[in-house]
Amino acid sequence: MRSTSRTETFPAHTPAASQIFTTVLSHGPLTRLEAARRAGLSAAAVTKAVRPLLADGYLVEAADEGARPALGRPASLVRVDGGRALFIGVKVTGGELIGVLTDLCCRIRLARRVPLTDRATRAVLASTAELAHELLVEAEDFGAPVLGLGVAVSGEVDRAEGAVRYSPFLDWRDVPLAELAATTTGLPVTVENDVRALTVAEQWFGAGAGLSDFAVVTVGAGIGCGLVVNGRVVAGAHGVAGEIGHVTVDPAGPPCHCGNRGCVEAIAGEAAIVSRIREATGIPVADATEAVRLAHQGVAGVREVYARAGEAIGRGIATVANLLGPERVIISGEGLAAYDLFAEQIRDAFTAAAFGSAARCDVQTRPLPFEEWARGAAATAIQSFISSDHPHLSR
Amino acid sequence: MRSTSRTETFPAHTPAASQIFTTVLSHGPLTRLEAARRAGLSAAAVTKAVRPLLADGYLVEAADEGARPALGRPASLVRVDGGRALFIGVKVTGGELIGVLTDLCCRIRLARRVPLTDRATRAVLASTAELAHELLVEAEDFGAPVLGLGVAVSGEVDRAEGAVRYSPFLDWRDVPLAELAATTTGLPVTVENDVRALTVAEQWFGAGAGLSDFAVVTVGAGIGCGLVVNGRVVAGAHGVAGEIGHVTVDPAGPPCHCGNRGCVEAIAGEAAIVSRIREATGIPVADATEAVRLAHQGVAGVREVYARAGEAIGRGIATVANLLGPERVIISGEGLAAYDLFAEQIRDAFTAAAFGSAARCDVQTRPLPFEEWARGAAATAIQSFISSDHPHLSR
DNA sequence: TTCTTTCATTGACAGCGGAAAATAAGAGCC
DNA sequence: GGCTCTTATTTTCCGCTGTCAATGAAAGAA
Repeated sequence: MRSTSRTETFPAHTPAASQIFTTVLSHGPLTRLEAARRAGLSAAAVTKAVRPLLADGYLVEAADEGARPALGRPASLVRVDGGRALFIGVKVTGGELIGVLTDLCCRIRLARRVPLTDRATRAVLASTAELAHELLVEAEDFGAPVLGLGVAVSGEVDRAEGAVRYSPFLDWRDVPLAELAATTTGLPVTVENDVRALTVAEQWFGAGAGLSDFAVVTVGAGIGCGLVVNGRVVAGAHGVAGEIGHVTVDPAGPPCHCGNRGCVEAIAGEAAIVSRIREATGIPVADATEAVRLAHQGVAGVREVYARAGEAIGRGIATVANLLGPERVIISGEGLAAYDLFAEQIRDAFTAAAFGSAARCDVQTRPLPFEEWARGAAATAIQSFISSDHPHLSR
Repeated sequence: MRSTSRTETFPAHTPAASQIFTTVLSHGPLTRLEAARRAGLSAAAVTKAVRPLLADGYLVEAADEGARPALGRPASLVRVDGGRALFIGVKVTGGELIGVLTDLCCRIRLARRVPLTDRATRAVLASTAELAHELLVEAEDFGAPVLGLGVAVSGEVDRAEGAVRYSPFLDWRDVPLAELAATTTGLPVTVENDVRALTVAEQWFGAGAGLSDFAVVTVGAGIGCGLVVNGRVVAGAHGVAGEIGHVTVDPAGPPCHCGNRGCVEAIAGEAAIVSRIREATGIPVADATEAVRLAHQGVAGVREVYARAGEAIGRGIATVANLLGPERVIISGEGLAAYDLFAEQIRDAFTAAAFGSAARCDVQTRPLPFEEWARGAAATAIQSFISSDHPHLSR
């Protein structure tokens, strides 16, 4: 038995097999017949695809709990064996790294946060490697190999090349992050834009499961958007996509750091809200938390700032709905802490600006901590693993 | 030899074969090796896919003209035999039907326009059938069978079902147009949204050829948008997509017929421009043609209206670019007659509002007459034919 | 003529996924 | 318990696709 697990590969190279695996991963324990139906294949195909996956332990037979129909042979359930393998996901924010160790089912087993004082590539890389090593050591207790590392970074990311093209937040340009992280951690590395990583997690396990067209809108320091069209995450021709934060909703609006005026982010981003509240009240508000507190205390003028932010977000969502016709829009991000302050305005602005059947789009909120973003990064690593498509291996 | 050609089917049912056919259709005469490269297949696969298509006359060997490399066996070219089959495309506008007879290469052989006085379903259907019959009769001269009819209608269209869900322009709701037209014409019918049909034509033969992410923006009575993401035309979950005309670019802007304010269409649609010029000048401008003339005559206040329209269009395009990151945006539509009046504003507004690498998107104009939209309708019929996927046959 | 180069074709072959038949595993009934 | 009915899963072919490696074909060059 070889000791290195680095070269472990997934025993299902056909599109159909990895699609069946993904279906089972995403839709919990399934009977083979149900999996066949969902994947649009024959039952025989499922049996054949499942066999090697069972043999290698990636899938296991699940206990058949719950009511069974009175008639016929009882179905046997198949599910992914989470304990079979582990993955690490890291989300890089301006101030800290959020790392999670997940199992093959992408369930979070451990979570760690480490502060980040220096945003230079070398420093972030060193911290990431340290965090990954820490999780690798702890992973030994779980008795399963760690098969990949996913890193989620805001900005323009070229996932295929594993490179960060441009991250305004970190002030990085053309950093071959996957390659660098692979050499320092010894793991296969996948790099993806942070919102797209979160979108993958939602597509597999969250409110986007089973949908072929949906959007994830993240509200917080920045305002971002992950799009799924025809079942695929949209990456854009130049690595840019989903920049809902820089959709103009009011040409007479406040200037944005991007150089334009009236972007959603310039009205509803945390920095914008805080500075707008300062202007309106004269109170030296420090951060978003304090801003929310002031709003709840009923300080005059604060609620209006949130109302305007909600309107901007609602318009941005309507724009997405008008252009792409998604089935659902999932609102998430730290900014949801203030959701009660602008829920109504989001909904009203969306309804007013959504055109025709686009208004039938289901807009819902999901509070997701940063650990969920890191989980999304792990999900991209799992994607790379099951598609046996690791552009950047450890050597 | 059977006389009925209605049941003629395409002899390539595999995805690979129809992909190779589409590649040859779209990229002109190709060597087999070149076709293999473009389709991502082996040369052997091309040889095998091409053989039955040659046998049935859909493809032919093309004369090898032009410079050949000095060395090696000269390549033999393959191209689609346009004369092998014919298709009819019809674009329905508020005032007329535009019909074209195209060959299998989707080259327009004949074009006809008939006025439309009544927009009721029955009347439009009768006129469409009449137009189709006229073209069918003329088609006999070409000695090739007519294998399909494509109809392009503005509004929400369910292509798979062949139904018009809602067309505000025609005031139709849930009209099973494909079924109705199939029974009156005896042809397999494909129904598609008009802008998406035009987008298919651009994807195959126009400025979108070879691109996996681009957008077509149509400027005219309405402002529409066809989107191609990951190589596929976006249809949206509810049949709505690409409603750039109802993207809000100025919440303080004029009211739109959709009930909202400041939509692109409410600023840059023909009706909006005309009425805005009337307000500004007091001249009872009748239509867009007259409006353009006034602008060119330098009547005070008219150019400003166009400038504002250009700004709105540029912002709308920037919104598309920010959300989807297309490689190219193609501006077309009757409104291009006025393009010199707002080209600068479109470009400036786009550049100002495009975020990061989204600004690298190539924005270009293509004047395309309505016949080109009808050709797009024919292209959708060809699509249905080669994918052997006719939801609505003649019986 | 013979060699070289490049394009195209052929034939063997592996593997996928489907259809249909066979098998498995209950539950109910006698 | 044995039989039957029903539904889930597996097995057994079987056709088909696309690849590989080898071969053929069609030039120009030596």
